[in-house]
Amino acid sequence: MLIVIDRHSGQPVYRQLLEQVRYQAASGILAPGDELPSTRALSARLGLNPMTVSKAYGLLEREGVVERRPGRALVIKARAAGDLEDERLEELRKALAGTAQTVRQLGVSPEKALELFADLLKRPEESE
Amino acid sequence: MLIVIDRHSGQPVYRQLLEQVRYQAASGILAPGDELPSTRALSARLGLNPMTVSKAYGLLEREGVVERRPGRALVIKARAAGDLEDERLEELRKALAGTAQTVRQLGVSPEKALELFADLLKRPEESE
DNA sequence: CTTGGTGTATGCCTACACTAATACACCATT
DNA sequence: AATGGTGTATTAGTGTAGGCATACACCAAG
Repeated sequence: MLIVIDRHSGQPVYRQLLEQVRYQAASGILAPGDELPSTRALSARLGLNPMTVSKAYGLLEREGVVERRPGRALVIKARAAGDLEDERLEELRKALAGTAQTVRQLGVSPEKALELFADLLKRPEESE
Repeated sequence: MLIVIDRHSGQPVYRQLLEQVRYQAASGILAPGDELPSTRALSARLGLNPMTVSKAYGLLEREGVVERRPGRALVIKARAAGDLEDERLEELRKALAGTAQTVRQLGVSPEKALELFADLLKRPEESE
């Protein structure tokens, strides 16, 4: 499992970890049933405290991305197709609602905003 | 001028102020030439420190929303149509780029994201 | 030039988020 | 039950952003 932590990105470490695992699970890089490294193993590899990893893992479990098996490593949760779709869309909705408000506050026309958004969605390089 | 500050919203006060003035200027509620209350007057009315108001005013000036007249009150800046458009769009672009990244991380299809976004832009009630 | 207004630079204080150290509870395996 | 693994509750340390008090520089009007 490839995880890259950038301590100077301004983003909290636990969130970087969370997002990378979530993305990899969503995109299929991590398949259902795949095991995640233990908190200690991963924290050692990344030079972090186990608690920081645990925080990310705990949130991933709450999101339903991962399944807890007491005494054993976490695994990517198997799920009926579209099972998580609802939660994903809900999270997406929150993000978009905030952005929509920004659009209004800036006094930008919805059309222009949509156009720009469509544009950005096409260009993956636009990451931070 | 109607400004409402919610200290429990989690949003910084100076930012609430900034956004409300910016929105009112963009939407025409505040017309070019309209004067803003002095930092002391507004801070007294809202129960804030003048510095907090000044912070918002300073940012508004940098954005070009407002014009400074030394010794006198700030005024909403007159401008050629679309004069501020560039900076606005730049700010919008930043917001949208972040959201676009979220879309990718969630593994949601661009089409669905756009659809949802268009939906949210139509409903003003979706504010906080 | 004095007065009463303007905005704000500087520095401090507080609250909060993030990270980490420690210590604990749990489980699988032997 | 002993052991070596798991995750994490609790607590403490650290950095930073937001807000405020103070004090200053400036200007218009008298």
